Amino acid sequence: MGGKPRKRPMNLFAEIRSLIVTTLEGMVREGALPDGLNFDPITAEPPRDAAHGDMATNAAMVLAKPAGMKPRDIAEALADKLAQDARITSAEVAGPGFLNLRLAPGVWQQVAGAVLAEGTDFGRSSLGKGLKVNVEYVSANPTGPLHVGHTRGAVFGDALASLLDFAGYDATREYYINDGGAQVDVLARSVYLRYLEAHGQDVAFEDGTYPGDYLIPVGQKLKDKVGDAFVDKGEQFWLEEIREFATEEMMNLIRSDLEALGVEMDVFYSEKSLYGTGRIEAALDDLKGKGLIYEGVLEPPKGKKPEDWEPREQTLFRSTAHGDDVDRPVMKSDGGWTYFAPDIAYHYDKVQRGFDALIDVFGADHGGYVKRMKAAVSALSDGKVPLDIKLAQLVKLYKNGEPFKMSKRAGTFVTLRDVVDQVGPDVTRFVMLTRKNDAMLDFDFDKVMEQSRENPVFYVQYAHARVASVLRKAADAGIPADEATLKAADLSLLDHEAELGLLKKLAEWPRLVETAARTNEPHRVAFYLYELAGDFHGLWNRGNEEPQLRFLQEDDPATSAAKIALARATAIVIAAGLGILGVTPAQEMR
RNA sequence: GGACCAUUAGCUCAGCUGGAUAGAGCGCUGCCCUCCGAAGGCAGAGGCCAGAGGUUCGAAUCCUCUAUGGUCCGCCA
Repeated sequence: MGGKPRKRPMNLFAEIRSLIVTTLEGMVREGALPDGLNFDPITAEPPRDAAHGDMATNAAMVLAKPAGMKPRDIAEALADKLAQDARITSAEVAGPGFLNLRLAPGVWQQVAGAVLAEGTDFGRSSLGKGLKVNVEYVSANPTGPLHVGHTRGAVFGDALASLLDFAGYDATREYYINDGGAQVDVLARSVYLRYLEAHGQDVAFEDGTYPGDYLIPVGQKLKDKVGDAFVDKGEQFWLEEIREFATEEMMNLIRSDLEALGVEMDVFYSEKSLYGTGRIEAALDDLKGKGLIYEGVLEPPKGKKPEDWEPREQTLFRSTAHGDDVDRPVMKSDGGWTYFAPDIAYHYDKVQRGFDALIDVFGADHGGYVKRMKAAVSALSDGKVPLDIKLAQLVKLYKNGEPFKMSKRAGTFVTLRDVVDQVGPDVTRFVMLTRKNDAMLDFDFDKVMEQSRENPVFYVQYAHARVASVLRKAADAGIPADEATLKAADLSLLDHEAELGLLKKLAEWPRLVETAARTNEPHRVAFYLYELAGDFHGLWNRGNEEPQLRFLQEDDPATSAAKIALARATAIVIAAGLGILGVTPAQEMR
């Protein structure tokens, strides 16, 4: 990467936009436009309808009002100047004041060259340069294996972190271990039962224990470790030790689940490490210093009142001062912390670690938690560190079109491992990203394995594999198609409208990366890849009817080199996109 | 009672933080494989963007209200 003469990332839309702005600044100097205009809202984007041109700008319409001029007048003046640039072949005013630009074919052809030169780094952005962002995801309780619900959050968070990295941010992947609450006591007691079982005792799993089989080996392992030291002993003798032992075992289980999915965390942050170390107190002191902690009584929730409601004075965080609907308790009536308190301390710690932005990925059932968490971070960072919370909606499982019921009680609850074992990590990851995070997702075990256009995973993989096939065929036919040949190819031979169409799609990649990163929406990458694959397959298919569009032109090595370069560039962008999603590109389909 | 999310073609969903005639896949209709790249391809029909107001040059997109569905609501994490 470094050391090459052209290190500026190639983003055509950004280039043309800056050309437009520069031109407008020139017009201001000449007096054609008044001083003090704000150029920020100006865009350069692909028009919805390709018939309108290659790029459209709203400059004239955005500036008309502040400049006190007619949009068409501005547009026409701007059009004349832009048309003088070598990259622009035509600039036409349309409709209320749109300016439609057509770019010289050479501009598009050069995109393939840029992709070949930069490889899968093509499209990397400096959007997040110098900014540290923390992405917290999964953060499942260490009480059992991960299930499908966690899977979506895991894939989403991981892809988001990769996307942000690609967009120039320094992203940290973090897992918050809830090892400080009552649920790990429940875990410890459950493991104790399995331990007794390993010693040959009959045990009963009552309500409030975890009956899952996955604890059987943990009980056995505990027996191997401590022998019969804890048998027939009271809780006070073993609870703490087993809690620690069991939590570690569960985290190993979770880590291996994540590994099966290809997820690797940078940081595992323990909730327990916040207790008894003064860190919760420090965080609350910070809030206290800002006058946001007080003793008070909350109103009962209306409509649905708990049976045993009674007014109670508690220590409260004035979250309403930062956008929440009601103030939230940080201390229970028995003097212990609520769950919210260590969470505040944890986020305080993230702020202290110097992150410029925080992202939390929660399950949809934590939706009610969003406002108070944002309020806390806003208060702790004096509004300086934005916290974006992404909710991963439910996953509905299907088998052959039939809903697949999942119930913990009936023992039919589906784990991450079940899914990955059945369809593989690549399919799991891609499918989980074929929907916005806040929409429900249908996951059909059969459909995701189908080999058809209907299945985006297959369709995208197939495009990549087809390029690999072209390269293999070229070798068979004795057509040179090594990297050096492709890089030296005369790309001006790619002058067919279908080829230019594919080039234009490739040119959108850098822009898409920035949009997706700005909105924290990795699913956009998946949809883009599907469209890109569609354009590629479309060009391929046209080769059936129009042989001159085929990538291999037996008796014309120069043309072949250009066309193969285009195919190769497509594969590179697909590989880069799949890389963000954490999916391995396929070399061939089976 | 309240909060958050969703509502776009018959179905499943995109829609690039406000742009032009709202897109894709499936399904439907009609064409296209003796051969050259059909695990398919081409073309077509199909829409009051849940509804009503508002903001402005311009709204599926922003604001308000309403309807429907989902998630959640003080000592559970």
